[in-house]
Amino acid sequence: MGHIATIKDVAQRARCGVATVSRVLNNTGPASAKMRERVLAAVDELDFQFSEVGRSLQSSTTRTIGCVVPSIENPVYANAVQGAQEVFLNAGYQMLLVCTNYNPEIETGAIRTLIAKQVDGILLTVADAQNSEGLNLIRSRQLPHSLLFNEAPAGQVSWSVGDHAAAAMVADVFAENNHTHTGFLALNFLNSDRARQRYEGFVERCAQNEMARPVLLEVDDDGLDLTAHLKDFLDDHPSLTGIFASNDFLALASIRSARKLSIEVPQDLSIVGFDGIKVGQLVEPSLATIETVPQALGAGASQTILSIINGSAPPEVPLEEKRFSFRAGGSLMPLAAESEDDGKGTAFPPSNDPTHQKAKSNRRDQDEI
Amino acid sequence: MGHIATIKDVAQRARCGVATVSRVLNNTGPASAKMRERVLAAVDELDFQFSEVGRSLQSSTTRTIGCVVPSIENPVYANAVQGAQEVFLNAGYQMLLVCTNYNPEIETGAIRTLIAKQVDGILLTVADAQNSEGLNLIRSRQLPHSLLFNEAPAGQVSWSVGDHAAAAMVADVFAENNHTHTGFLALNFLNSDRARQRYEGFVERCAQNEMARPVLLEVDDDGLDLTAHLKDFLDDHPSLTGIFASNDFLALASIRSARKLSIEVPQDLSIVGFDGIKVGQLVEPSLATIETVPQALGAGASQTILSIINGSAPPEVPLEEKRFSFRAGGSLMPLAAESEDDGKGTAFPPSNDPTHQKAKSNRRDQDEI
DNA sequence: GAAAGAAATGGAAACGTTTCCATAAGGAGC
DNA sequence: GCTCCTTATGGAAACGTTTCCATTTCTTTC
Repeated sequence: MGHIATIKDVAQRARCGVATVSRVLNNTGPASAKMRERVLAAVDELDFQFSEVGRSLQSSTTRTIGCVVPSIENPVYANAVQGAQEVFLNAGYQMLLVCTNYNPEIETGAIRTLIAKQVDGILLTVADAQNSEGLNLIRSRQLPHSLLFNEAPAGQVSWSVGDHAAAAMVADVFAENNHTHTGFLALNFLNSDRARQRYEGFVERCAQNEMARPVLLEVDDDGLDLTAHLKDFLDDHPSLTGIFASNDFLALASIRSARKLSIEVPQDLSIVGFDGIKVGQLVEPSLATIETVPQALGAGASQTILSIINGSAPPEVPLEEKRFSFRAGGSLMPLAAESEDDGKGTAFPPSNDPTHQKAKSNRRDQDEI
Repeated sequence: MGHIATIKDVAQRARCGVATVSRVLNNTGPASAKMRERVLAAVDELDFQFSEVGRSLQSSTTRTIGCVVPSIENPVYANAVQGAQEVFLNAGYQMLLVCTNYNPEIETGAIRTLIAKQVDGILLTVADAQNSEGLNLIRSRQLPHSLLFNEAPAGQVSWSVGDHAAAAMVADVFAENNHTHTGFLALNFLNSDRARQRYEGFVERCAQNEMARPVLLEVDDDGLDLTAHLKDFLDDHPSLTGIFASNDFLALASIRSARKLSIEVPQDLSIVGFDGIKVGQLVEPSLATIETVPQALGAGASQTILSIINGSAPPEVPLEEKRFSFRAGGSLMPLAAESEDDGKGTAFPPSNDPTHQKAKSNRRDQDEI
């Protein structure tokens, strides 16, 4: 009895041909009442269920979508994937998920396998959209697909945050708050075109705002403790008053590290994150950040794919204003308007000055409510 | 040219039979050097790749594993899924992911579809392991599977945290810190056997420790703002000094809400979370919590499935001590012992902090009213 | 140079569906 | 009772693989 029932078993038990079984179960074509009954009974007794493999072979459609993202430990991707998954499930598709860990080889291999598995479409975030072997494979097969979080080259659809513009907005925010000397803190800078675009957007707008050119601090390990990095960085660039972290975790880790170094956030150092993860609002100080809508992007990209598959009108990618916004938070505070003569020295006391700590702590109580 | 090459096309182009192509490409069986060359050339020219669908039909194996979890917005599941995905990918399997949103119907439907797709195994976290239709389906088909985060009934393998014991440990921690009146804060209590097991374990051990029976506060919405709930709860139970939140998000949200109510954590109220998510260590006060190893559990459960598939020895589920531990944090502080003098409370922020004083008096006022 | 063994090759069946087409069964009309 | 429709039904091909088995081709050995 270890044998799984096939349509032939059902046909045999119902004393009819397989074609009849197929017609009855799929409600395609005619069938007499008694035949219908017999088939249904047989299905019940045998606990029969169609094999999707057989169906796929015949219909050359798998009702499966591939999804390739760097990692779902990052809540941004997790949310996007979840949003996508939901849309697909509602449309009767299931989702093959691959996490590439920012590794281009895994990325390519995964895409190859997905193609071999004949997925009906692929949703993907690649390391580098300009230069992705996997993406080329997909394009050459003309497989329905949509990019997610990657800026697409030349007039292609892509559901991305708008990293360049969002980062520019951070530059504006710093400018409005009188911060002129800022740093950009990046993780995985080399393996992520997103980080690079944020950096570019930030640098450009800083220039337009006549701020100093942001200093780049690149972190390569995934550890939580940035303290040593941060110390060196601030020692090297004592004039910095604000840091733009390329994601919220990095921002939170920076706040933590600053605290260890007895640098008060935001009094001594303002920090702005990127992504707008949920916990950013739960912590103290709350995180100033760019709020994004990953779930909506994931859902939208999925709908793009579905629309390609069934030839319906594709959804519009929302305007940038709908895709990100600045969320104010306690980790950013305005700098007192510039003191006139001496450039950087007095505008920002040495970060390890203990007296400074105490004095500033008073201000903190007022901020806290 | 919109036609995707099949093995027949390759055979035709290489002027040989399909069997030969199969043999060459799979390195199974003999082939002459020139034949090999011709086949490889044809493959290259036609950009041929095997169809996994055809293969699956023939081999009745799909090299695909189903994965059913409530949600990957919860970093615990996200980590577990990622751990699983990695193990599977290394073993040459891909993963079909379904998020059920704690909805038993979606759960059942998804499992049904996964079976129909003939996945080689299923990794799953169900809402209620004692009573899961999907799980029964899987069992009746004898499909290789492993439970994850569910306590398995009667001698079945299951990669779970050990919720009962972990919650008991929280009760012990509260007891050691002289907290006797505690509350248990739960989300999705009805739809999650995990939450129920934590509650049971907590209640039982509290009783053994001669503490008051914990009060249950059930929250049903997913919103971040517990303030109103928390206020009512504390008003109703003014003697509470500690809250055990059934997950870290809830714990962080409680801290936030407490702050809004001018209740200081940990001075006025101690909070312990569950899961040990990354950000818990980044915030201030850091979160006291039960630290778990979701990625390891996900990986282990995957290996269990793989071992069933290829008949090798299954990995051992680690002892409970390896699966969770208490992580101390600033959100929990000892209560002064009743009759005796304190002595150990000094590990925490000084009592002359104006903020603390103020907060404390607020709470007292409320209590006295 | 022939026979025998080894190596290479191709045909065909099987996996589980759907669907086209041909045939069988059932009524209606004469 | 016969023809002629309609309605039901089953056979068989096709989808893309793998693998068994039979056949062909090449080496070897005497």
